[in-house]
Amino acid sequence: MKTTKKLTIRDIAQAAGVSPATVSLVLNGKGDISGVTRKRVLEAVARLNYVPRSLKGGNEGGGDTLRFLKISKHGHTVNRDHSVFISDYIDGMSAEATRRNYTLEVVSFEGQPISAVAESLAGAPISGVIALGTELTEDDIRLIQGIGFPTVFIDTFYDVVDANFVDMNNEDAVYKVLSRFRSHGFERIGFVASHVDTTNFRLRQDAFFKNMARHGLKVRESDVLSIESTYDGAYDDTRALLEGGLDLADCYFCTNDIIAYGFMKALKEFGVRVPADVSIIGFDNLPQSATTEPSLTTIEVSKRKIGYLAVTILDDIINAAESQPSVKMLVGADLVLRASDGQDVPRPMPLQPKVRAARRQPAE
Amino acid sequence: MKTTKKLTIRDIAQAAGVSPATVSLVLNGKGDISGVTRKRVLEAVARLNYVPRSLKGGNEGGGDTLRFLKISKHGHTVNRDHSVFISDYIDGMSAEATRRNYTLEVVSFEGQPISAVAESLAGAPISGVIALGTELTEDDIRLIQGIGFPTVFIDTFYDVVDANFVDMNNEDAVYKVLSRFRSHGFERIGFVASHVDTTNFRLRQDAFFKNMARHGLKVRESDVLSIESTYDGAYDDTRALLEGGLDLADCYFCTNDIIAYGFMKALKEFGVRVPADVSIIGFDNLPQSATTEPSLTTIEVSKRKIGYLAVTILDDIINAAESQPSVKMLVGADLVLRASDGQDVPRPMPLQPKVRAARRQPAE
DNA sequence: TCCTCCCATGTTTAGTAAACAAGCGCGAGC
DNA sequence: GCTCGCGCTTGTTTACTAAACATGGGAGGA
Repeated sequence: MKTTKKLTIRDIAQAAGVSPATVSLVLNGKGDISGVTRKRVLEAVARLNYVPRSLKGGNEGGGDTLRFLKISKHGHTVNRDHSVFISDYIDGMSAEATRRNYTLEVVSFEGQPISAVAESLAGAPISGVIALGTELTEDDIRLIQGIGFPTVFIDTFYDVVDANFVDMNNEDAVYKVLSRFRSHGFERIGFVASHVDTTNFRLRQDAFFKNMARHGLKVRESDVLSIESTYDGAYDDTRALLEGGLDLADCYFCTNDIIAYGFMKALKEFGVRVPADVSIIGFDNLPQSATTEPSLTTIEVSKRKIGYLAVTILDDIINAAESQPSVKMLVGADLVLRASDGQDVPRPMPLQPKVRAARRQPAE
Repeated sequence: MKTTKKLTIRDIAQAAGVSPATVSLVLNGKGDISGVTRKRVLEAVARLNYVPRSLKGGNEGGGDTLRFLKISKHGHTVNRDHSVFISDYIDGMSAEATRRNYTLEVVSFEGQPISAVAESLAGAPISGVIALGTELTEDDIRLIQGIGFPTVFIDTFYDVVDANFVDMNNEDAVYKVLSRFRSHGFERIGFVASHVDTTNFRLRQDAFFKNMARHGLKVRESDVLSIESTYDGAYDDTRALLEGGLDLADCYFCTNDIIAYGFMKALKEFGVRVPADVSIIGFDNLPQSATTEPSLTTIEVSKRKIGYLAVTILDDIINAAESQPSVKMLVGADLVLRASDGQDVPRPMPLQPKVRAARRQPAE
């Protein structure tokens, strides 16, 4: 994507709806800029493919650029429903990149072939790449890796591919979910998978089977559902299953929150009470999970931590004198207890009911 | 001075020509507020006698108020010519007060009896007092001290009065001046005193005689002049002396810069060249000293340091469990070498010719 | 071709708009 | 007459920007 004239900070400012000063501060990781505003600026930078003037020769130490490739091949998972955790990834990366004197630029690819992504990297004035691997295959990863830049992939994981990954620990997460269900005494534990095939979804499903065996539990084939991974799609598919006479399990682990939302809505409409009749746990802890009826118990993995670790690993690779062995890192999960799995945990009433959105992020 | 209606931060903001947010930040010692702006706000606070709402009951630990009494009994020395170092005192106090979680309020008294000053203190919701003692007598100090608040006096010094003082070290200063003159080989060293009687002026004169004796030099009675301490007054008085056939000494130490400015102007008009015919050194290092013709060699005592130490001592007194013995502190002087005393000292060219005015003051 | 000047681009500081919090005063209801 | 609730006023805080400043590049002139 080329522009006919040279872009300046003022163009980015206009595109992002902020001042040139704000753009400068965001690009340099300075000032008190909210996450919302910083995201807007970085999105504009990516959209317009702005390249700062200061990219002249690799200068020692600080001031280098890392490029985050936000790759949405088909949009079945990387879409507006997930923009929240894209933002969280960027927050984690941005903060750590700034701390290490990198500029983080964000480039989005939607519906484009991976060859176009690879092409965009050739000769780019950057030091390293962090790629969102949610919808990437092994071949995609090898192609991007092959360009030659130090690269880290996040939100995906291939243990036989010679590349660097930072992902959530699906194993740990699923184990926690099943343990929770077991603590309720449930025997028939169901799994709601996604039609869409992503590595994490597959890892999650594999982990489900593995850990059910670990808990000494059999999985009924009919208890493993596969539905569309958009809200409407999940709702529609669940209704169809219910109308077709689905024999409900005691509880279901949904492979992500969006699916859980659609799933619960269809259940409720069918007269199935959550969690009285069937217990539900999701994955991702989207903000909406706190406000669904009932509120959703869900797995949270800190995407800021993933972003932070991605930059950390990438920086090490960039600064390494010689070729480094691949690094694969998994970040542990937390189970956020709410209402949908059955047993409310009393939470202390917060002293300040309202908290200002987008608080200043800690400097370190 | 009373107002008919309750003052708010918005009134102070209007008076100071800033926003209410700025006033709030200044009063709470927060934000990046330039020295210039902070002074404007504090002067408006003093002028309008604004009392913050939050003065309700002495709260433990931080958030107490210190009151700076800017007392100008007759204005012969505490006047607009000296507003610069009043600001410096306030800067030093303000910075340290903020660091120790005090609010520093400034109250001006011009031409009012000390009884009015004392009266204003009775029952005031403050923790301690710092008083500008330039024009105060011993009795004045005993009266203010007698109100009962922990009190520190600055810019004056009485060694037999049971009170706390932070002043410049006149002895040290005068010794440095005389040493400088002696390094030029001068034998007849004159002193230009002020008609006005302040403690520091008297201390300076006493130090002059004492240190002349210390250097083994006699003082000719005719070499000690006494003139008005305003610019015009010093000029007029000096002209009168010259027209009356003054036998000039080799050099003169002027008791303050204003006097030095008027003195030099009259000398120049009379055809006496400074420093070729007579060498001059002043006291105070007012900003104008750098731009007079010739630029004035002068004594500088850090008034920020005095302000800082005043708050430090006052805080110690406030927090002391029992009555403390009086503290008297003298701050050393520096001689700022310029042209008026004869021997130019080459100064290195600054790397940055222009510096933004009122840079952010260091946090610590 | 080189040098100087001007303009454009990026940076930084300090001040504020606006959102928010807290407190006070007034009015209504019991 | 007292208490409670609501609305308004006052003070606070955050994050964004105006404007001053710095730097670099380009154009024009010598």
